[in-house]
Amino acid sequence: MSGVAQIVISLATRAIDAPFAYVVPNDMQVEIGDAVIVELGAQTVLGFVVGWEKEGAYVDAKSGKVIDLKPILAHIPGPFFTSYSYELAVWIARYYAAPLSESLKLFLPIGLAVRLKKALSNYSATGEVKMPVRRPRKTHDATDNTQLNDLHHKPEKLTEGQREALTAVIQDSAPRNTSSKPIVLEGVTGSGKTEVYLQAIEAVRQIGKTAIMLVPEISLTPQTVGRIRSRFGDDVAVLHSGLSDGERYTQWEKARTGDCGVVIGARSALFAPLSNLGLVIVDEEHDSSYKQNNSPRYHAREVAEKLCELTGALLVLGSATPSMEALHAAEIGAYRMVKLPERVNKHPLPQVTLVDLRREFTEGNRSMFSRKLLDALSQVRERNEKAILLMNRRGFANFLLCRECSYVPGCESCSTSLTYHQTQHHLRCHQCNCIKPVPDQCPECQSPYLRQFGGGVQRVASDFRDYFEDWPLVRMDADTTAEKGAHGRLLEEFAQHPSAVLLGTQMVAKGHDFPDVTLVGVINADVTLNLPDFRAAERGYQLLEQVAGRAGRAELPGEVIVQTYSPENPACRAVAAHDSEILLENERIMRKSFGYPPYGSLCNIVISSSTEEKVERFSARLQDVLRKSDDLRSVGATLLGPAPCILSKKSRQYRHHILLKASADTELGPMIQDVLKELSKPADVKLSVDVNPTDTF
DNA sequence: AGCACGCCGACT
DNA sequence: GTCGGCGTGCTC
Repeated sequence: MSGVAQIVISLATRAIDAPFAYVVPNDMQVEIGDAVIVELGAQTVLGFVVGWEKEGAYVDAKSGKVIDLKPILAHIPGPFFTSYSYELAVWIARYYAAPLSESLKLFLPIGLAVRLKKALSNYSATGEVKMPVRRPRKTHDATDNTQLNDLHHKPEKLTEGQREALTAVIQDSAPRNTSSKPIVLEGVTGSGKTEVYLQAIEAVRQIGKTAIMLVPEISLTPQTVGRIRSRFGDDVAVLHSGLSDGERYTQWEKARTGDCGVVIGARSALFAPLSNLGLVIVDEEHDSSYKQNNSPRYHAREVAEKLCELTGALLVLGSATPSMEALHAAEIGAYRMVKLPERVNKHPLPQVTLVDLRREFTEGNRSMFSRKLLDALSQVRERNEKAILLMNRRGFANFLLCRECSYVPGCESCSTSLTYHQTQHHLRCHQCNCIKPVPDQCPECQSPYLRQFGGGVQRVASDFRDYFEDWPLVRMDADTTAEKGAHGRLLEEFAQHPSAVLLGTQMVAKGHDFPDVTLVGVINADVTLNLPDFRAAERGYQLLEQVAGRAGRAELPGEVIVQTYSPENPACRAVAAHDSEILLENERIMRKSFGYPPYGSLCNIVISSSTEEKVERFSARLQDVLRKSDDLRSVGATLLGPAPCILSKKSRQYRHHILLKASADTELGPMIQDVLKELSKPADVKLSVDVNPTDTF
């Protein structure tokens, strides 16, 4: 195709929010989805072909002037994205107020952006484009951690509930039914949601359509991957963090060429280049890993909904503890609710007991283990079974405090206290990861009495040994799983022991299914429930319910003990009764009164820089232009701040933020995008726009 | 994003 | 005088 191409310039800026026109030289074969090298002002930059300009002279939309177009300098054949990609990229950029080039990059397989950049610098140096083409490997690839034994996992016989749920899904994903509502599949832990997903995917494949299934990153253990592979064989591409760039590219190509019709992976699998999409499943829909923490700060649930709208595919959101967003959408009729209230094996959910730690303390127990939990652990030990212990805080002690002058060792780069790690005997910052030696006396007043406060998972591991000298204990947290593949290895280790304890942070709650776990203990429920964030209670409840669901999944009955200083907390009461309504009742009132989601929309804008003055100066300018925006004014948006963030300094960057609130139906992103487009930003000030934030730290 | 331009206060 | 920081506007 020759003529004039529309090129999205690959620069991470909000100032350029539409494609630019470039002439295609006569001897160049350019297609939509290809990468090109073009001149922009004085720079030579990468771009992507997204469309064609109409015949005739190119006239600038704003000034009405005829513009001399520059030619495309070089061409790198793709295609790097498919038909609906660009439309979805434009939506993401606008909805989340992100640079267009960044949202388009989501559709490139990991590693490709880097190789294109290399091709660009190579072009600048030599005037030639050298783009090594990676040949997709055809044979069984290295993504398979488990051997494919041809004992193929057969579809399981469904319970009546599962069958009903499956029927609901299949009906809605039938051909020509392109206007079906997203389905929320609310199923208690052990209700067999996964089997429903797998059979729904099979049904979709039978009518020649393709499917994407998203799972939280942590769930992509060899166990899960093995199960999926044995079910779908070569028809599935699995995208997980253990893959090298080359392996990931191979999986991507499999999807693009139609060599497979099912893609399973973490949130980025949403952008896999499948054609003829029929079904998108978001498993554990409430999971916080579906929100991307860098630009574009999208939420996979929201993007999945848009993707399904564009392609006519059906969206299924599954969870034992659906997000308030999903529940609210179902309440107002935008989503359809399908419930699986029973476990596959008909066993009741495990009995949950709350232990009041205040009482333990007043009755003289200074240990992290209540008598009740110790007793239950001893019984598990005697019966030669397994237990899971949750302590949702890393390290040994949360912070040190001088008992004479109240000095707390803090991080120099961040506004946080340092956490004591006993294993390496050092202090560590959990924001920037820096390490400091442990002072043997107070640096302020030289007192020798620096006391440790707030126990973490290492402390629990250490105390555990006081009671159970030689019971195998597997510790799983960010520190023990830093290495690639360590997560799966630790789970494997836990599986190997006939009797053992798995202790860890929130990652012990997901991504595995051990039938012989009969006890789940939560060392301190308050850690998650008391964070200074509007979603703390919801998240805390979801975590507790999820970890509770790990107990008694097979024939043996399960027991759950939740230790807390506030047993009256709605999240604790809800878990104890296995009744989310206890929590939701409270949360609805709180969210409504503050205008928080799902009853209002939020946008959190964080301004950061190396000096506080620069942050303050730019924040003030930003506040001013936001105040003056007619769009924001007309929807009655309120503006809070600028004020220092809860985390006011991180990695030597000072951070302030502005919080915008509006009614639930307001899309704040596009309005903010328009404001930011007109506002120039100094290079040394960073701006992060978070539309529908999941937290406001 | 990167770059050019124009405005101001400040200081060898 | 002119240097440099800062805000503004522009790139097909």
